[in-house]
Amino acid sequence: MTMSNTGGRRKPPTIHDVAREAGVSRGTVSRVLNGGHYVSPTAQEAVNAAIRKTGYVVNRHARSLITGRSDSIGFLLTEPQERFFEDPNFNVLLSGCTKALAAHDIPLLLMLAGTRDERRRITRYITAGHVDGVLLVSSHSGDPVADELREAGVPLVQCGKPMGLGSKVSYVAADDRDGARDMVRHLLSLGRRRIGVVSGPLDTPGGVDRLAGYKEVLTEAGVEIDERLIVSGDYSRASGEAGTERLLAQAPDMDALFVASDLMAQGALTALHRAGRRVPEDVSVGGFDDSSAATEATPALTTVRQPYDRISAEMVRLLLAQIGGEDPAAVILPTELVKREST
Amino acid sequence: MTMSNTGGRRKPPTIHDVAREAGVSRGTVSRVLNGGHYVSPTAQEAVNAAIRKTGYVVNRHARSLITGRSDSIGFLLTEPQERFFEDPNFNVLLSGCTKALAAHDIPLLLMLAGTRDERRRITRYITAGHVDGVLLVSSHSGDPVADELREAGVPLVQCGKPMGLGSKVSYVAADDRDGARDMVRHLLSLGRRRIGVVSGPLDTPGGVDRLAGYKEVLTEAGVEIDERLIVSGDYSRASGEAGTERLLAQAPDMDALFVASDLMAQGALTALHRAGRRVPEDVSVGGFDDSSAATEATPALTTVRQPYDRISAEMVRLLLAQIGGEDPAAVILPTELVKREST
DNA sequence: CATGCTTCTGTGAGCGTTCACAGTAGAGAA
DNA sequence: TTCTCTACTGTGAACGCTCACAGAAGCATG
Repeated sequence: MTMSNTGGRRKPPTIHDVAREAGVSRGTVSRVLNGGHYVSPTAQEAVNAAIRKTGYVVNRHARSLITGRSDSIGFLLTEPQERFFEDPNFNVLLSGCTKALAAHDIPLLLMLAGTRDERRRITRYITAGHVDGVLLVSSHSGDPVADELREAGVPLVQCGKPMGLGSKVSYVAADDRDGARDMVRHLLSLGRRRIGVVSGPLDTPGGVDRLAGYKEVLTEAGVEIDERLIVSGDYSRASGEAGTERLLAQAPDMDALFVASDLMAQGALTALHRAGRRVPEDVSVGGFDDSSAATEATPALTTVRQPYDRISAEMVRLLLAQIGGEDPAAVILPTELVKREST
Repeated sequence: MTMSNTGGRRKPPTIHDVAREAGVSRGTVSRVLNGGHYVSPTAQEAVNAAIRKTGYVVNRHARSLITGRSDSIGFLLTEPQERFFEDPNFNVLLSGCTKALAAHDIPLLLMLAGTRDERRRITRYITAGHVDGVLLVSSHSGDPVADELREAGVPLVQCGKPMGLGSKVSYVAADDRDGARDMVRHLLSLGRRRIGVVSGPLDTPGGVDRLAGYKEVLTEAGVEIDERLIVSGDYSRASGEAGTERLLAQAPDMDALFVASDLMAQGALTALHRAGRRVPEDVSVGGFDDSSAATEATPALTTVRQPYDRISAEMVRLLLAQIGGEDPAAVILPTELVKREST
């Protein structure tokens, strides 16, 4: 990347130009820019007018050089990228975080670290201080990138409960266990008793908690827990399809199915359809997430809504707080049962 | 955002530290960093060793301050965000651009400009020089943001052919017309003659070109063009469903259907299924894009693949060239017919 | 009148780079 | 020898901002 571009942008006004225009000093303009304390109303007014007139916008590089912060944050995905492509939730999360940050005038840098090399490069980039903090999406058990960043003292907020239960980890998650409980109670209320489950990966807290909620409600209701009704997948559509086939083979009398993600539920629907089971007449199906996959499925999926808009907002709030010096914190948000055609 | 964070990152080494370590001057280190011309092999070696030893990473803010460029680029989406959520192609494009830029060590800033306010804020941000260039995704007819940026002399590359055919516009697009031709020829080769089409929006070049390809092939083949077999949608799933219903009402003898996007084709499948038409036995269905929607559909969609990986790579190449002072250019990439179960 | 306090303002220094320039050393040509 | 040319290296200035500090002005208190 060499300089010069055909369009010929002319150089923008500096804080000096604004100061001259307003008849004050650089320092005063800077104070107005950063909160405006200890500035007389007169000066305040003059500076604002000058800013409008000159079209001044602060040079963030110059600011960052002296403050030592970049006023930008990274959105880091350490999953293999296929998941990113497939799962509609990422979009919602990503866009939610982008907008929440935009409200603070903080740009979001997208960082995809699927391969080993990319991970190294990005870790280096982050620890070099090129971003002030990181929003991390990773359902991995023990994510080495996360550990490395934490060790380097980089403010970090994770989406979803992380595995290693270190208390110094900030994260935001939906109440997986409670959501699962709601869903299974709902299935029970429909008179179903042979309820199968395709859980998430059991090396992630999310996967574990949803399965725990399932077992808990069945036990409470006095329904026997049958291991033949339990399989686990990896949240992908394909694994939902395969898992459901296994369940149908192991427990042909299954009359309901709780699938731990909408994407897997889509796969489940395909498998049930192929096996000639009608949904919801023969088998009631419940998903998890309330992603766009839920409404696109036929029949539309009853599911557990994760409040992604609130999750992204909380992630940003927590991260900014942490950058501001506060201690890491965890936030668990309530889920909501959304009833549609599949139950 | 105030300073200080609990973790306490210690301040990173500067170019000065490296220079001292290597026993050379700042200037020499800088030269090594930027290409290494006019540096003796001895010094080169010493500097590289010092960089490794100190773990030095260049401070991009200081560099940007003096060079005037930010070494970062913006990925701008001016569509309403629902499209972003729904369309799997965006993910592929976004991730492709991110990786192509990563190869040049250039971070990507995600910018979502759905609302009027966001558009203003982002335009301001960009024209202030906080990014060196913009990758724009917008199928809008005449995008006001694009015009404004171009006027301000901001290097810009658009995805998809823009409407106003100004020659100073850089863009990368798939060969829509040719892709459509391939698909319709394929349908004809199956013996189908009553071929319906759900086109894209006709105020976009992409929509127009795909329809043109359709008409062209039919005319060549001596098949009469029946206006009752032509409707248009907006690339959304819902519009595909509605359009297909209209076609079925207007032309019940339709035996094939060319849908201008996979997402709309999913909707078409739903409508056909509801009408009791079997796919592909009664009606052959062809889509466009080869997005993940194509393989997820049942039956899997025959479609026209847009080479999204190459598109994103070309967009980045063109943008960097433009930043380097070259003139805007257009690139049209070939499509490929992918045959699956729906035809 | 001096003193202190509060509110406000201007000034110089410096953040970590790159860039232009000056300068050195060595090789080859006149 | 002396000059020129090439290959390389060091140095000061500047980029645009924030921060610490010094100082001014106004007002109350001793």
